Formats: sequence, C-alpha cells, structure tokens
Amino acid sequence: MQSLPLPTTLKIPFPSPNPSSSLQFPSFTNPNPLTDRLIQEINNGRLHKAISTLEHMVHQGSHPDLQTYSLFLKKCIRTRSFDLGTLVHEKLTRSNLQLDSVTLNSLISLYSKCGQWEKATSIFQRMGSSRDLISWSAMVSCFANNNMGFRALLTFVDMIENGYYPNEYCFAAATRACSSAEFVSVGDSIFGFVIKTGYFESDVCVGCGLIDMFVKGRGDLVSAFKVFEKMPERNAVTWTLMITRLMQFGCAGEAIDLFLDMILSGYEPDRFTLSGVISACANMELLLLGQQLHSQAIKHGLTLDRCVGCCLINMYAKCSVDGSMCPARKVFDQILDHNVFSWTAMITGYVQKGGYDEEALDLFRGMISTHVIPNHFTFSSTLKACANLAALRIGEQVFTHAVKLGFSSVNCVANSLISMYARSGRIDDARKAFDILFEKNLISYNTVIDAYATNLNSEEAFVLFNEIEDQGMGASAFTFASLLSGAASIGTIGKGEQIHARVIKSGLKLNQSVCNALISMYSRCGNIESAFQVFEDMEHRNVISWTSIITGFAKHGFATQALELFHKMLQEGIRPNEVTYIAVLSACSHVGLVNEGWKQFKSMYTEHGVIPRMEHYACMVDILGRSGSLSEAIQFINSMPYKADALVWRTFLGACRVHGNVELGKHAAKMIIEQEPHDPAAYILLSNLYASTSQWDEVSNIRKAMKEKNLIKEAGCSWVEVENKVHKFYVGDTSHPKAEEIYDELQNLSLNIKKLGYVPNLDFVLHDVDEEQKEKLLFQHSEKIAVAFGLISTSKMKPIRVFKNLRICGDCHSAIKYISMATGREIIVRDANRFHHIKDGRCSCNEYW
DNA sequence: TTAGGGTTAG
Repeated sequence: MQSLPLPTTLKIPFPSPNPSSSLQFPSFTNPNPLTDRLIQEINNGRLHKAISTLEHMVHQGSHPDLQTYSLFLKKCIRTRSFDLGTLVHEKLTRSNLQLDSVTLNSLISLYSKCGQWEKATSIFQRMGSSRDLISWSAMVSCFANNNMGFRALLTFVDMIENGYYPNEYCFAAATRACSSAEFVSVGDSIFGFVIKTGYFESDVCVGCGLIDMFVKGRGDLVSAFKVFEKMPERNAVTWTLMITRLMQFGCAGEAIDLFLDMILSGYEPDRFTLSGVISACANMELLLLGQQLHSQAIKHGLTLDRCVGCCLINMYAKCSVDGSMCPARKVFDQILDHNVFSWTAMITGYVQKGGYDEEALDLFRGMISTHVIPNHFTFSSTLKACANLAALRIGEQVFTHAVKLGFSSVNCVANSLISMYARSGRIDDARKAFDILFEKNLISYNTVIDAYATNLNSEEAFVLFNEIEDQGMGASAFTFASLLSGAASIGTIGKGEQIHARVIKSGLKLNQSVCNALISMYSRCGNIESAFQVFEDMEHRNVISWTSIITGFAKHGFATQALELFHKMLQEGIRPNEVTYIAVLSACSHVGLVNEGWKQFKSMYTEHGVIPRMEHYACMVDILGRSGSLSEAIQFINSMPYKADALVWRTFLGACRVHGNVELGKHAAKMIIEQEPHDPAAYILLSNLYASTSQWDEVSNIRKAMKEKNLIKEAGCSWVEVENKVHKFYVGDTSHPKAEEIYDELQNLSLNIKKLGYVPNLDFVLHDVDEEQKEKLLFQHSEKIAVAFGLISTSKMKPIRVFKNLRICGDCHSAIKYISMATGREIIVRDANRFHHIKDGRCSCNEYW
C-alpha cells in the first residue's frame, strides 16, 4: 500500500449524486387508494409519512396486502430505518396475514442488522419447514454480524446437514464468522474451499468476507489488501469496506488515499463511505477535508443520517481549532431521530474536548428523558464527565443505572468507575470496584496501578504489575509510565532501575512515552546523568521529551545546560509549550538569571504564541523576589492582567522569608489566607518569618489561630532508599531499629564538622528555647537523621540521595556541606523545590535557593 | 431478504 501525500487542501472531484442508483420499487395497481398512496410514499423514501398512512389504514381496519408490507420492510432495511421497520412488523403481526418466507427473511434481516439477534433467531426457529437457503444464509450472517462466530459456524454446518448447498452469501457470512483469532484455522479451510469452488472469482460478497477474515481475525491488512486488489469485480461496497477497515485498524492516511482512488475511479460514495472517511479525518485531525466531506454529505442529503452525523460530531469534536463545540453541536441538533449512537457521540465529544462536562451530563439527562436506552459507551463517557467534575454522588447514581441495565461488568464502564474513584483520591473504593470486576483487562490494571502509584503506594502497584506479567497480559507503555512516575514521586531510584530493566525486557525501550517517563524518573530521583543518557539515546523526541530534560537540568540547578537544550530544541523546530516555559523560567529562577528570565518571559508569547498563565507569573515573581528585588516583584504582581492567586503570593512570601521582610510578608500571607483560608502553608510561612526575626509573641498568636481553625501543619519528613527499601524519618525520630547507631553517627558528625568550621545557625530553630536546647533541636532535623542513616548504611563509593517533603532547612544545608567535606561523600538532596548536589563542601545551588 | 457504518475506559 503506497501512501500518497495527505490531502489537506485538495479539491476532490466528487461525482454528482445519481438518483437512478437508489432503489426503486415498482408501483402496484391497487383498488384501495390509501394503499396506492402508501406504495408511492415508500418508493419516494418518505417513510415517516408512509408509517402515518399505514397507521391510518390500520385504524380504519383496512390492512395493506402482504406484498406492500414486504416492500415497506425491505425499504426500511435498505435505508437502515430499523425503528420504523419494527413498527411495520408490529402492524404486520396485528394484520393476521399469513407470512411468506420472503417477508420472514426480511424480518430476520431487519433484526439481525439492528443487533436484535434474539428476535431474528426466534423468527427463524418458528419458520420450521418454510425455511429456505436465504433464511439459513440470513441466520449465519446474523450471528456473524453480532460477534457470535461460533454460533454462525454451527448454523453453517447445520444448514449443510439439512441438505442445503451454501451459496456465495453463505460463504461470505461463514468467512466473516472466522473474523476472530480463535477461528483462524476454520477460516483457512473455508478460504481453501472458496478458492476451489471458484466463488472468489465470481462474487464480490465472498471477497468482502475474506477481507474481514484477514483484517479482523489476524490483523493482516496486507493480505486483506491483496484480496481487495485481486477481486475480479469491485463495487462501492468493496471500496467502502476496505476504506473502513484501513481506518479502523490505524491506517487513517491510507484509508483517505484509497477513498481518493475510489472517487477517481468513478465510484459514488454513500453514507457508509462518508462515515468511514470522515472518521479517518477525525483520527488524523484533518478539519479541511472533513469540512469538504460534510458539504458532500449535504449535497447527497445525508446530513440527517445518524451514522454520518455521528462521524461528523466526532470529527468536529476532535478537530476544532478554537476548542469550540459549536460545529459538532450543530450537526447533533440537525439529526431528527436521535438514537443511542448519536446521543453517545455528542456526550463523548463533550467529555473528550474537556471543559464541557456539565453539557455532557445535561445530554445524558436529556437522553434518559427521551427514553433512549444508554449503552456501555454512554455510561463510560458519562462517568468520565462525573470524574472530571468530581461529582462522585452523581457518578454513583449513573453507575447504579448501568447496574440495572446490566452494564456494570462491561470493562469500559467498570474501568471508568475505577478511574472516577481513583481520581477523587478514594483509592479503597477504586480497589473494591477493581476487585469485584470479574474479567479485568489491561486497562483495569493500568487504572488501579496508576492510582496506587499516584498515591505513593508503589508496593501495591508492583504487586499488580507482577500479576499482569503472570497472567501473560503484557504490560503496556501506560503501565510503565505509571510505575515510573510512582517511583519518581517517592524518589526510589532502585525501584526505578528495576522498572527500567523490565522496560528493556518488554521491548518497549524505544517507546517515546516510556522514555519520557524514564527521563523524568531518573531526574526526579536525583540522577540527572542517567536522565540525559535516556534522552540522548532516544530515536524520536517530542516536546515532552525536551521539556522533561530541561525541567531536570533546571531543578538540578544546571541552568546553562537547561537553556542550551532549550535553544537546541528551538533549532530542531520543536515548538515549546506552556510547560516548557515553566521549565525555562524556573531554570532562570534557580540560579538568579534575572535578565534572561525577563527575556524569556517577554518572548514566550511574541515569538512562540504561548500565553503566560498564572504559573509563569509565579516563576517571574520567584526570579525577582529571590534575587532580592521585592519591590519590583510586588510591582510586577500589581501589573498582572488578572488577580494574583495564592500560588503567586506564596512564592512572594517565600522570597520575603529569604530576605527577612516581615511587612511585605504579612501582606502576602494576608492575600493567601484571603483566597485559601484553610491552607496551613501560609500560616507556617508567616510564623517562620516571625520566628526568624525573633518575634515570638506573633509566632505564638499564629499557632493559636491555627489551633482554633483546626489547621494541621504538614509534618516535615525525609527519607532515603537503601537496598530497595525506603527509610523515612520525622523530626527527632527514634523509631528506626538502628536509631542508636544513627544518633551516635550524628554526635560524631557534629564534633567533626565543628572542627572544620561549622557553626550552628540557631535562627533556624523556630521555637523559643535556650541556645543549648536550640543546638540539640537542630541535630534532630529529619534531613540530618536521613543523611546519618545513609552514611552508615551505604557503600562509600555511592552518592547518598535524601528526599524531603518540605524545603530544606538553612542550617541543615550548611551542615550537610560540611558533612560532605568531612566524609568525602557526595550527598544529593531533593526538597520540595529543587535538587542540591553537595560535594566537597560545595552545593550546586550556590546558596541560591 | 443474504456483503459495508457510527460512539469506548487508563
């Protein structure tokens, strides 16, 4: 299959609609004028009018004859008006007419096509001896169409045993029945038979069956395409089938190429063709071509068609440039008779677009009120809307509805429920929903693994990861990305390296998402060298790869490298996004590059069209504030185009703390508390500010205020990973089995570093106690305990990696520099803000933090 | 009347 350049602006030479190609039925002369009118309406395709006429006739007690009923049914099947077909069947049942095999076969076909295979089966069973070859054929086809391959093959065999020799339709259906992997060998036998009998040479339907056997059963698009190319006769259906299958199996570009070939070969696209190729446009986000196809649909009078409509809704939702859902909604509103597909397409469009979750829920309510029964896709998308809105109670009500309709154990519904709980932090409920799910698929596992990894429970995430491998499911890129992100959050490099080894074993080492997650993991675990190695080894880097490594260098304080990489990224033509600029500005902030920061901030919109958002303003406040330009920072805040949020003020308050400016700090704290009255961080920062300037009465007032408001300060803690186990320490912690050795080591360190010139900085004790007590308290800080434990538990050759949930204390920073000198060890500390690489008495932050 | 279509969770 050769891929042509993508047609984005090409004008397609569509042939004009050919009215003679639509099916016309002969008129019958009938004594009843109403019957004549009915036949005319059926022939003209005015089926809603026809049903009114039929109802009127029935009301008058004058039923049309069987031939007219049969005509009506065939037209309903032909135009896919299944609801109307069902109504015709109801009237037919009440007519007491004796049904012939043609009419009964039509009914089988009607119910087969609208997915009601039970009804089709029941009609077939009641036919008894009036069954003919077409009835059998229709039944084989019905089972094959409704994903019941085994039953289709059984019926096929049953038919032969009943003395019927299969015709080409039957072979086509039997071949399609082999469209799942389990029937590959049966498919081979039928294929051999079809070739031998010469059916393939003479019939297009058999070719269609073969195409599906290869594509659906084996994922073998190449063989399917060979069948297509060798077909002695083609028509619009065969072209459409091949286009649709290419699209469905991930070759949207090839599907569009083939569609162009079809048009150039003079075939006229119908509702099926347009549906397939519009879906291909949606997948490739080709809005212009999608719009051309939309105008074709209008020209062919297909805008009211629900299927074409669904594809257009999907295409507009995926391709809209300005994030607007108006074009999609317009298509939806034009569809007259909504069914479950059209409602679901619109709900899904809203949910996928993001920011339209309320609209999605409104539509779900609208759907229920019009008595359209939702399906598993509807529930899946609606639950996702609830998760986005954090509307757990509504989500639970929606799920109860799904339970009542029997969809609770369908994977995508149950997985959406798991995801909804996981995203709301209700990990236990997510786990319960996972446990009761009878048949879990990879997505079920990935969802719950991601939930554990996000909630820092890497042990449980690993147990489930092993289950995936034990069951032979094969972890995906998503599984690895979640596990790596979990390892990165805790900073367990040992775990991260183990996962890296499993990535290599799984064959996913070149996967872009996995590589991006590896870069982030190594960088966040303190090993920027390995992060850079992964980045260098990548074959194809995207903006996330570049942003991840730039963020890594920025956090580690290597601003020069970060900015060099940023320029290299621009040279390679990669467009920076909002996150890239957060990385670039934070690189400037971590080393105090005020002018460079201004330069980047000013050019982000003018040169690359990235509109600064709150985080970028906060970065600039950080750059200005930490460099000591507090008044410039406050001027900057006042000049912002929108009201500064708590993040901006928190950043400014941090700078006030570093530069000891109590007055501005008080103002900042007031602004934070105004916006987030229950956030303890502002109170703590302000209290620390008072403590550092020895205003103990104020410290005590703040503590009282916090107590009254029941605000609990996040306890500071530090941890190190030793032999794949995380050891966590709080202030003054004595709970570790090696506590005695740790405190002996701390005592020795204290003596040794004092000899080298360390003087405890008692300003960092935030309690009003005497000096001796203050010094003792300093040596109980969690980061010092973690360093001491690292020293006594690890090889002298390896760096010690310490992690802290809050910012590192100033005295600990100074003490650890002396410890690195006294012991000759490299100590890397990751705090809430950045990395400190401490070696031979120096820190990579150059005291700028 | 028997070959082709639409929406899906991490």
